[in-house]
Amino acid sequence: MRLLVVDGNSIVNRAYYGIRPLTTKDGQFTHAIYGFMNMLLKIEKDESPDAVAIAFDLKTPTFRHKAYDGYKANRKGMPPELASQMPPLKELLELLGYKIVTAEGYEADDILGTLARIAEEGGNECVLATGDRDSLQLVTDKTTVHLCTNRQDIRYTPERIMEDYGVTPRELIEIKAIQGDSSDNIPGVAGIGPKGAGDLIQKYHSIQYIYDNLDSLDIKDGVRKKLTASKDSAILSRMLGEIVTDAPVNGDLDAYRVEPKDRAACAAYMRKLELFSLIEKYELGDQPISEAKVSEQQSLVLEDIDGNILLEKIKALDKVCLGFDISNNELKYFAVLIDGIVYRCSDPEAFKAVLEDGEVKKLTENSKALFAYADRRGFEVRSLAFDAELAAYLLRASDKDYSDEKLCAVYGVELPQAEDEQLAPFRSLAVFDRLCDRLDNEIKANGQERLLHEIEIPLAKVLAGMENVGFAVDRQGIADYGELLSAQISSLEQSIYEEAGQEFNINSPKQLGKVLFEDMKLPVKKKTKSGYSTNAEVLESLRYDNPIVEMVLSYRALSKLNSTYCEGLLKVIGDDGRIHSSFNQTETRTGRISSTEPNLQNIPVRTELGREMRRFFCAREGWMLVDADYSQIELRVLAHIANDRNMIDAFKNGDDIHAITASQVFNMPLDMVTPIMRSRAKAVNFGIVYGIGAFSLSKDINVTVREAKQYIESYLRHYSGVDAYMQRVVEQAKRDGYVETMFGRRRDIPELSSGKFQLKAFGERVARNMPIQGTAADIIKIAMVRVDERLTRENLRARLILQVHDELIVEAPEDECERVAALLREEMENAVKLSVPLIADAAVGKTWYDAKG
DNA sequence: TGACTCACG
DNA sequence: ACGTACGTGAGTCAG
Repeated sequence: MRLLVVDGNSIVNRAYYGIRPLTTKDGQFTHAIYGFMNMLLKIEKDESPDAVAIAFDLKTPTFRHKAYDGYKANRKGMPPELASQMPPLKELLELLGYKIVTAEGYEADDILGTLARIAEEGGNECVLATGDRDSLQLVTDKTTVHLCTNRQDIRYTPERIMEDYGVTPRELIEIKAIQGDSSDNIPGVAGIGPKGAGDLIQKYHSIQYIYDNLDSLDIKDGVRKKLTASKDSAILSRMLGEIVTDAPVNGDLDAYRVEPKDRAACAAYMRKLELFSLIEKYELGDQPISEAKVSEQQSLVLEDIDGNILLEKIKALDKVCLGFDISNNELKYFAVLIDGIVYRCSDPEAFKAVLEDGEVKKLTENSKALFAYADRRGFEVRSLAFDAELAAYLLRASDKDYSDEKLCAVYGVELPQAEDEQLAPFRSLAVFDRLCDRLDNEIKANGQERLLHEIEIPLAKVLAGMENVGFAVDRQGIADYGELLSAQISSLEQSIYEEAGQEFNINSPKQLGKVLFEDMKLPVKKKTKSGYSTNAEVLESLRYDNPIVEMVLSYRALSKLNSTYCEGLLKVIGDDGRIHSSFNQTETRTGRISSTEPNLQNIPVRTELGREMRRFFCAREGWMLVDADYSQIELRVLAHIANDRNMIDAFKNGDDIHAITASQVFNMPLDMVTPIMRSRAKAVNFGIVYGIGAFSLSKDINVTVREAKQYIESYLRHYSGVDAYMQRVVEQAKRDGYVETMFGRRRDIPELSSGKFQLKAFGERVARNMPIQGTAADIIKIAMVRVDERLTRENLRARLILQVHDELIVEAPEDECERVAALLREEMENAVKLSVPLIADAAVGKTWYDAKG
């Protein structure tokens, strides 16, 4: 038989530190559990064991602590965020039928050693799964170690150990006795490290032999001296480093066979931990939500119904839960929940009547699709009172999946059983009223009602309109520009091959790296996980080393333009000659909207060559584009929420904030500020918004870290309100676990309670940035809703067609342009009252290129 | 699928 | 002692 013994403590540590924090909606951390289960599944798949034992430490001190007081003295205790995951992890493992093994006074690796010995003595095979190389000493012909590392797992046999270390498994103990291990407080021999220890043991095999023959060994005097000085320590270390194999554990290996699990209980527990993907991986997706309530669970009732009869029923109500299936702009059906019965109807007229009826509130999800459907048919959706997806997004902006099934699971709403597959799409509608209730309660508890009802739901309608209208483009112009680029790309390609003396795929960073840094021997500036970095920053610095570098840079720039923009955009032009991007309202963690298929929020502008693309985005015949953007909205928001006197005055006094900042930071009159000083001040302004570090700032503006640090300090001295705010917001985030915008938009930051330094630092930057970026996002959303309302109310034909974070684009008939430009500025500037003025600039042009500034 | 690169605010 | 600014989406390569 083949026994797998898992070092539970070691694996759970890897899981905890290896993946980013995850929490349930109640704040229980679960990432270590999640990571552990995934690793366990993979190990079982790779090793196909007949039985599995999972070993954990017991807290009581081991005999080794008694033998040597310092042992593990500096090993930190488990962080609370990990400790809190241990009991649920063990419970889950037991539910799944695994045997957990512990022994009073012994650690997990002692249990590994013991079970491996017992297995072998009975003529069995044993696999030890761990993330800790200490256990490699246990490898024999019958015992292998499955080592889990950050990259790939490695299976250690005696041969593999010989390959990697040049010694036998047992000799690893000898090496460790010399080199020591600070994390285990094994002192070793002072002054001899892994290399020296390895050499000695390869030659002499044991420290016993070394000390017995110390005078006659062929080694340097220095080494001999160190060995002599640390003799006691080495012998003690030899003892400490050997894993014991006599822990008191059950030696009947059959007892470790995995027992049949209670599938319903497992599924329920995974749901409680919100580890939904585990349910799929353990194939428990068929289990009902709650075992206890299966019997009392009402089964789903679905009835097809005539449109007019349904309308009669609905008229008597003040609200309904509304489900629908619209594809290819056709209504397949709509369905409403009335008194626990789901009524399905495919009459588009009835659908229209329900949507238009202002007396009946509609609770739904994906309201954008409803608005889009109605917009295309020229009628209004009235009284759309609740959108579950938008509500869920406001509650947990970092989630990825807001499907109703998922929401029911997260918010504890039981789905009814569906007897056959046809009923499945209606399961969630049958309980949709309860789901909306729970979501609504949380929205209220968070104070997010206005955010939902006055910003997000109205915005869904605006976005639907923008998607429907689309952005006209000059198809021929793009195609011609693509041809032009292609020709230049081919010519560059030839020159690059010539310069390199070989043909290769310039688009492959791997091949390019080999050519530049191995074949052509250019200096390596930076490495990535998988090889040499060849990014623009690196190439920029090599520009004058070899002419090929410049060519590669041009090649990259042209290929990007051609493949992403020319070829990419040509693929998505609609039959009407316009591009209909999708605007996603529940994607970003900060509250911004995102744009896909295509992304119209990253059309080039920074280089002249790229900016040319914008000439192909144009207004239809007889119409113009009106483009308005906010000036420095994020800094203005910062000035307001930090309530920084100096920054507020700066915005009140002038319009060049970067120059003003420069004069403050460098302490000189405004008219003495040089362009260099201004641009450095600008970089600091940006950096502050992002949560700044001196290192990155120094790289950005090409000064020493020291200077960058001085700039930041000087900045924070002058803008002391900003300084205080930044400290306050991080403290508050650590206390509450989230940050929020002026309008109550939230972002949870579980990273702040991570034990990992980098993650925590990241969490702090997020805490500083999100309220700023998010408030700016709230403001432009408010402006969009108001602009759209005014265009309608004033009977203008002009329509919003695009938003790019701080910029709005409206397509307007020529004779409406001036009015629209004024309207845009007015609504953008007055969307919200801050302690500094909000400024928006508008311009008109036939194309995006012409209309932008 | 993940890594890398690069386009935008 | 460690890596190095916030938020996105798309094309390409390679396993």
